[in-house]
Amino acid sequence: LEEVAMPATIRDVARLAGVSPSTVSRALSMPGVVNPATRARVMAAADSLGYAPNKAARGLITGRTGNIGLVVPDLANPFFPSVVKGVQARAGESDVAVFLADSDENSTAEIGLVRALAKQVDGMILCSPRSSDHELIGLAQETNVVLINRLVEGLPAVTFDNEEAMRLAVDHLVALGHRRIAWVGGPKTSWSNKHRMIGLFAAAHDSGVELAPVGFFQPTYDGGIAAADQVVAKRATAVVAYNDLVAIGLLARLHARGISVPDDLSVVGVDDIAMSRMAHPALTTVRLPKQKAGRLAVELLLGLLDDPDPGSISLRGTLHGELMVRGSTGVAPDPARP
Amino acid sequence: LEEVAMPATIRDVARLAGVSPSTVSRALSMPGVVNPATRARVMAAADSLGYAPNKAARGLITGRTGNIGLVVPDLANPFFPSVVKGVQARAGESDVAVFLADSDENSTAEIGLVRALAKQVDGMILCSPRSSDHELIGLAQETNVVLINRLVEGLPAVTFDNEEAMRLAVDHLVALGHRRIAWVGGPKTSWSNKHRMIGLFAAAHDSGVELAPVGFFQPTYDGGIAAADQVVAKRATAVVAYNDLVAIGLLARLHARGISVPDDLSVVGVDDIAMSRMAHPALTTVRLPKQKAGRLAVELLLGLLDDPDPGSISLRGTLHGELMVRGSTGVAPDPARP
DNA sequence: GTGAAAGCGCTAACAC
DNA sequence: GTGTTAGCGCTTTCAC
Repeated sequence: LEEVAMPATIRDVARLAGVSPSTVSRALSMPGVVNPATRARVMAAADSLGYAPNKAARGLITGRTGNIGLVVPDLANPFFPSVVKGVQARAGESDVAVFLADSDENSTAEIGLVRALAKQVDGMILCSPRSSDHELIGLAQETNVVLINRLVEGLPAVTFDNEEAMRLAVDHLVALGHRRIAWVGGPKTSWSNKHRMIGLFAAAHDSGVELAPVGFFQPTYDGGIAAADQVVAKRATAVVAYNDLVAIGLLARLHARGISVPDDLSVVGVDDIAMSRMAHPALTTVRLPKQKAGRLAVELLLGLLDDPDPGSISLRGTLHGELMVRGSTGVAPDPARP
Repeated sequence: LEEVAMPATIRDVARLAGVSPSTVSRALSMPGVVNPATRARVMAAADSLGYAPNKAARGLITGRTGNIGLVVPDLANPFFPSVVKGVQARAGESDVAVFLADSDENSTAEIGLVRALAKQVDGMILCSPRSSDHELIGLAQETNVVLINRLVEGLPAVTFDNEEAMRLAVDHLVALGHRRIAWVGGPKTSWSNKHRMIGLFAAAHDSGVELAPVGFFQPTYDGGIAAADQVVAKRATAVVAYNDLVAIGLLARLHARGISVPDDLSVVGVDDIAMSRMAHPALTTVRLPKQKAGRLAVELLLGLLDDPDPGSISLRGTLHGELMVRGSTGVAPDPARP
């Protein structure tokens, strides 16, 4: 193993360019305020030495680290890597580095991670946080916070329009002739679940179709497996699942029971994770713009930093879903038309 | 939005405890060298103020940031989030924070990310790097580097025993009576692909079975779709795919063509991503301990930091796969036994 | 065992 | 426009 070389400092550059350290600093971060000729000399010296400023040292004095933190509940859930990619991509464009932490679905861990990272970042993005409103408000007093997939009074947030997403799903099924639709709910305490239910009931009511909820389940493949038999017992012709993972679990158990999708039962999910396209039959779902949510969260955060004025611009972003019709949604026999 | 409160510094703690800043520093990082009574007073003051040391400032003087960097080619590939989780978990245990970056499968981006992060971390973990050996050696001169899924002369690395993994797959198929096995390769330049092929040929040779390779494909679902027809044309009774994503693509296309898995053709993958269990039929695969690889990489890196002596302990870790027999591998008719 | 002083790499006043 | 000075929060000699 080679010994790691000592990186060049601003003074090395200054010496080589024959100027003072402050001039180097200015040449780099406030071009235009420095003489073009000197600036050129500085730049040349800088990259001949392979100089890159030490962000930590800079942060010590400016109070800005150029880093942001990102906490997700579980990277193994395919929803989150997409969000992370969006955050990364947008952050990279502004030369911001991202600390990532996985809370393992644990509220205590989540809070601990935020506290641990807070000192090293300019702000944090919390995706689908598991902590209470109260705790989140507490965290927001220690550092800048932007939420994804959660709305808390007074905190900036990026959310999906869950009500609308459910309306897309219901309208689609209604157009196909379905008149009785089952619903497999997610975790009881989930913010998204609450809003999806609200949207679902509203849409069903407006269309005059029956809704048959089968309770609350883990938002996982196994949750879907567990829900399937109850769904069947509801004698609906279609089912909407809390998310794609649940929907795919449903598919598996329905297949095992010899129930044909979509002939006997139509299944619709939410999220559009990569797996949904690969499922058999391919899953009809409401695509949520996950990467976009990540990007937007970074933009809100960066905006906050540049202008920490409370009553300034928009601190909320709402993103819209898109129905992806695929193999799994067939036309069920319409009882109304013999 | 609440104004972000100024965090407590070491001087605030010192003042409150009635000691000097240096004593606080010692009490925190070199307990035992300070009087137990004063130490107690310091600790009390510290957590009454909610004090946490500023890692950036500490790093400036100690040269250790307490952070590590992690670069993966594509978080959307389900293999990598598992590795990331392992890294996170192990790093957290040592109070180390993780910078994550996604290179988007781009070698240039990969190198840029390492350079950008290098100053803020004590070392970097590069998972399945896309850069050349030469470039990686160059990076290792700028910062401490540990590789995952890649072996380069002189660099510490965690790898999977690919040869052994392929032997597990082949032996399994041979035991089931298969005598002609197709192989769907991954990217031509991939280090893993090279070693999987070596292992495959060796295992096939030792078992006296025929091997029918069908070329190089993208390590994705669509790669598997693309490979399927060539596999069928090979008239093998079983196929081993470069990884699970490819195998699942195969499954989809085979199904579309009316070829039954496992009755007409047995399929085996590598990795054991979550999706494999959910595939239909469930995919037989060689599980690679992905999280463990992440954990081990952190350990190697931390070890390196504590003892940068070149010729010290082991700088290599090799992890072993495990065969997961599931639905997709059936017994093909054995032509040798009528 | 503890305090005073110096300095990590950088930027922000303040002179010139 | 540019150099000088001071200091961000912390650790580490070096005295005592």
